[in-house]
Amino acid sequence: MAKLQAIRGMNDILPDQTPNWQYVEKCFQQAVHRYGYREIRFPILEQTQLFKRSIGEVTDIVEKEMYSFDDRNGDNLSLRPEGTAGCVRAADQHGLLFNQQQRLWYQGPMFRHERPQKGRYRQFQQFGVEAFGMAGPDIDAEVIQVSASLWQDLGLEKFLTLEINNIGSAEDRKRYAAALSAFLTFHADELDDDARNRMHSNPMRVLDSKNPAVQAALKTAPALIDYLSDESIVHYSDLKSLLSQVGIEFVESPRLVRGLDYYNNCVFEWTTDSLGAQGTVCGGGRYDGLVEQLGGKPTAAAGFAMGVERLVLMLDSLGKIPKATSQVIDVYMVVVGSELAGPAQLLAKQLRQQFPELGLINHCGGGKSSNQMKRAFKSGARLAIVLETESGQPLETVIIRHLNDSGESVSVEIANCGEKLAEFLSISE
RNA sequence: GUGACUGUAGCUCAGCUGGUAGAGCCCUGGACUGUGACUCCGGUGGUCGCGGGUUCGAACCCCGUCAGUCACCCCA
Repeated sequence: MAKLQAIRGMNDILPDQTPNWQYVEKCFQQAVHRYGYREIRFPILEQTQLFKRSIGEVTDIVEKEMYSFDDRNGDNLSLRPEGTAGCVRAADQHGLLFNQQQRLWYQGPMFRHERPQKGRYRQFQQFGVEAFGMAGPDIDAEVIQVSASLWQDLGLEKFLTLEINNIGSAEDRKRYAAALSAFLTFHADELDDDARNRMHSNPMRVLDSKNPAVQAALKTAPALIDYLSDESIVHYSDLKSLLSQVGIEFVESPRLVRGLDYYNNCVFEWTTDSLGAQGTVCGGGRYDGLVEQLGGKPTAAAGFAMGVERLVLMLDSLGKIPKATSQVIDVYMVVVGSELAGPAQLLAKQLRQQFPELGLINHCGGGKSSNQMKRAFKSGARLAIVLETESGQPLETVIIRHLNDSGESVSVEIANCGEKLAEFLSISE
């Protein structure tokens, strides 16, 4: 029978890697905490309809990347491909949005059926923040600052570029899309298949094309900026001013168009060139229409999401993960002779109760003392406690040995073991 | 979904134009040792991703399939 293996694009994260993840998670939680954001948790499964109505029917995510299926009741469900839709649904369902301001964050796995490659997986982890009930550019600036402050903590600020753009209101874009669509239709013979397919369904996505021929054809295309409302323009320039005042550098990318339909006005991405083709580490913007679109009251909103795999990858390749992040064990207990198993476990239990923070491995499986010592060194523990007696004699003393170059060791009575341990490790009860 | 490259012991890889598999590391037993590291001796471990085909014979050739990597695409 063939060996079972993980589903394509869904990775196992092994003990060697988890400390890196814990480090990033800790930094993120500190960053959002500094800005007063509170955690929200919501399901991985939702009605498929939720994602269709929020992300958009004609987006790639909904059209060909969702894990959707009928459950036993015949309801059509989907694994969440992103977090914002579920967050809005949960917050609105429980009355967190009406006439209120909310600063929320979440973290968890998302699912998209794409071809895996570096920095892109079918199950991937996102951190996100969502701010509700604040319509001004100040909250846009704050949300961007949350991310910027995390880059600073992680030491990534020099490797990331902030790109921003103003994609206008839904009405602005509707008028623009009509004009662009007309232009593209007129120049259809200069476009590739991909662009031709989109010129009616989602013409703005054509602007993103990396095909030089398509980009050449777009040279004389109508520009979104000429279709923006005054309100939108003022909001955007106020945001730029705020960013400048807090010292956040940015570049304006007129071609930055997000792939999810719910965005409006200011959108942004943090990108890097140290990750290969998947250069976007974090993306977000305003989505003032989404709450209403999902059946709630009109609610201003802004947020972002970042890909944890990409962050870990980046930190790893840049050597930015502190060595001390992996949690090391403090003590390894060497037990010579099976008759000492009982006394060893009792002593270990007492020490763990006495020092709740202590990490102690009790050797299991027997074996010669020299082999057990080998394991003690390999475990990374700072101290070894050696339990050994003349055969038949009761255990009265143990040896505590430093597992460093000094190799210094002392013999202590069992009753004093904890005291000596605390002294050597400089810990308290 | 498209394309290119890759798939041999737990890990990193060798294996000449086809003749039924090797190294280093790891692990493990022993010797030595000031209860680990160095050195020496021994050992476990692979139906060569999987399935077909060509051949007297395939890890090596052909087809298919699965998986990995990278790019397109897409986005976090």
